[in-house]
Amino acid sequence: MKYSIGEFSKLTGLGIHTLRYYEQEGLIAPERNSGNRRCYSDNDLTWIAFIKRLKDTGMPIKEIRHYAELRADGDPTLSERMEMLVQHRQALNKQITRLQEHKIKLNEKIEFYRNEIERTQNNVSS
Amino acid sequence: MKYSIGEFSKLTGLGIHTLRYYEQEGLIAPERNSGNRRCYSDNDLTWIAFIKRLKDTGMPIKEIRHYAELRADGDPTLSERMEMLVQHRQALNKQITRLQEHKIKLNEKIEFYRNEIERTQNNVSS
DNA sequence: ATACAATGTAGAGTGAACTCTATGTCAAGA
DNA sequence: TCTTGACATAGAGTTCACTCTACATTGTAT
Repeated sequence: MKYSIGEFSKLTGLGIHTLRYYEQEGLIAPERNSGNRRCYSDNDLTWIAFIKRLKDTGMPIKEIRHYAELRADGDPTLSERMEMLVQHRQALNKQITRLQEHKIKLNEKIEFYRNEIERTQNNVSS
Repeated sequence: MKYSIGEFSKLTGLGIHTLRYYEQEGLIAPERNSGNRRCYSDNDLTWIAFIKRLKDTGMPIKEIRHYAELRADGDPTLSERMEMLVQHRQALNKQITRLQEHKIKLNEKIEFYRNEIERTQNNVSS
């Protein structure tokens, strides 16, 4: 299937301005039809899904562009791309670990608040 | 103990510009000494540590400011602050879940690459 | 007393990632 | 034919979170 930018925007949830911006930044290169209109494919759809994943895990646009450039060069860049993803996985693992530590501390803080609130309420009623 | 902004910057790892910026944004309000110099306390130190935690888990500065304002109002705002933290914990849990999903997908992708690389290498040598 | 390093304020500049505006083109329906 | 709506480009504007600059003042070492 082929999609206009409007359709593709709805499918991806990305806003047509953002899609054009991503194209300008070299993240995606949709084909054009006779009238120079962007013509997105199902392949573009899965690619955008992966871009969103990379973004959501904190990869900056410049780095995603680099990945996109390698991708456009096909098989010869397979191992370099894998290397990028392995590096990124490591960063992601660190990020998850850090958030889990934060979660523990936040739970402690909330427990502390629970006790404080009880204490102040006791003071009021005594 | 009391710290000058330079000392405090080293203790927190935050840069004196950033510390002044945080003050301007209402995140922290250090005392001033006779000569109008900022005079950070150990209390400020633990507070900055908590701010860093909130930031690192994605809370925007505006929201941290709100928390700081409540904090400055003392005990009457305890439950409201706890409510904020409970909300934030929920967001954090979602974030962790999301990242773990991303991690799984990334692992799959890396596995896919491993196979692709092996395939292309076989093609070359055959 | 003097030099100089640290600090103060006010405001400008930066980089990332959008988001919007102005203006023009083009295909399809009334 | 005319109008309307989706699309095109180029470039400006926005938001966030710093980060830096210019210039004045203060604390400290010699």
